[in-house]
Amino acid sequence: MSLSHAILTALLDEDLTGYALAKQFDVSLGFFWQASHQQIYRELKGLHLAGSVNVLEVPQHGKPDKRIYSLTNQGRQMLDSWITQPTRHRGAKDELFIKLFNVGSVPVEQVTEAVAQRQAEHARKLELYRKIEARNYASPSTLPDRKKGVYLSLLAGIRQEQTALAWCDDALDLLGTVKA
Amino acid sequence: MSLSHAILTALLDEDLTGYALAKQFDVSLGFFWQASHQQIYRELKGLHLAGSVNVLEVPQHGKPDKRIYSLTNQGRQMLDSWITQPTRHRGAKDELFIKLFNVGSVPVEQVTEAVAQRQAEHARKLELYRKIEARNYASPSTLPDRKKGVYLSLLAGIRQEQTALAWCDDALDLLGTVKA
DNA sequence: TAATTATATGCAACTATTTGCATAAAGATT
DNA sequence: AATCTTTATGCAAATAGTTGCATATAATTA
Repeated sequence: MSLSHAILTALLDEDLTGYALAKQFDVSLGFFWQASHQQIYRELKGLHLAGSVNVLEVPQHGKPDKRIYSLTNQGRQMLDSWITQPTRHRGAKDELFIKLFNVGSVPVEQVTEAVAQRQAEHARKLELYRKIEARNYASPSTLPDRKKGVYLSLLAGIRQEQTALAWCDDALDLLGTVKA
Repeated sequence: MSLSHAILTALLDEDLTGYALAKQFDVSLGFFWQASHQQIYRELKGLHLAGSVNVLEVPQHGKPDKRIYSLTNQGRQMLDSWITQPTRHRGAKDELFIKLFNVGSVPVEQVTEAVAQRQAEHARKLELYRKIEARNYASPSTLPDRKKGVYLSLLAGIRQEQTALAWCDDALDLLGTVKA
């Protein structure tokens, strides 16, 4: 959909290699937009061809040469005009809900098990987000403008996980009343 | 990922045409798993070839013949074994968060506008879910087992929208403190 | 009466995403 | 000494999803 804009956004604050970008996507940005390194390398090639990013090749011994990407003015303009476009989003595709629609037709323990596993995932994620919050956003009222959006994203993540966790509790309760 | 299982699940309670399936996906199931009619027709063809569904052709005058699909035993077994497999889910891809990461580098009004629009969407969805809740799930404690999973999905939807709405309020507040 | 919506199916082309593989060395751990 | 993780890049194939088009009639709404 718009991996290119996600990449350009990540390059706003620092120049990065494809590898480093992939790591960024595994944390922060990637909480809301995941991408594999294969996708990122492919996209970077396209962005370079289109003149939205510059490359600085840094020779290395043994490993492949490092390719450090940076935003060009054109890339910056691309973000500026994209920001005014309608905001697209694809709802999550989540097999858990399809499984829930099967309750009453399949053994309920299997669905219960799936919800319990999801609950553990949410708990793990919430803990991670909380750690990031404590480390970087202890006093949100004094945040510089440049950080406010990132903080709001984190806040959205935290609340989503809290809501999901509470729902898992209630779901497990109700699933407990289903006859096997 | 698993459109096939979503389709088989929709066929658990009633036999449906591709067209009717597409409509189901626009409501209920589709709140958590959206699919276009083109995708559904393509998938149904595959499921039929694989023997997971039967087709009953009903000739019509003028319109193309109706093709009513129903689950086969094999299709049922497919669901039974799928339910024990790990639950996969792809996180939402949402440009709104990428836009938030741009705050401080692009005009903030554009991001504020995007959040406000999202807020309206969430409000609309919540209202819709609430209507369905009032119509079909007024007393969740007396629900038959077969409906409990569907109800839990709806409950998840309602809470997600509530959380998102509240977050939009706070986001608009904080974005209001950003210098243009 | 004209236009729109609902019914009903589907192909073709394109874009996006995932999965599996491949290379190659440095550094850390067991 | 052997194994595992990290760094660093990328191709190829398969699967999934979107967009544009095409057909054809009945019923509803303006």
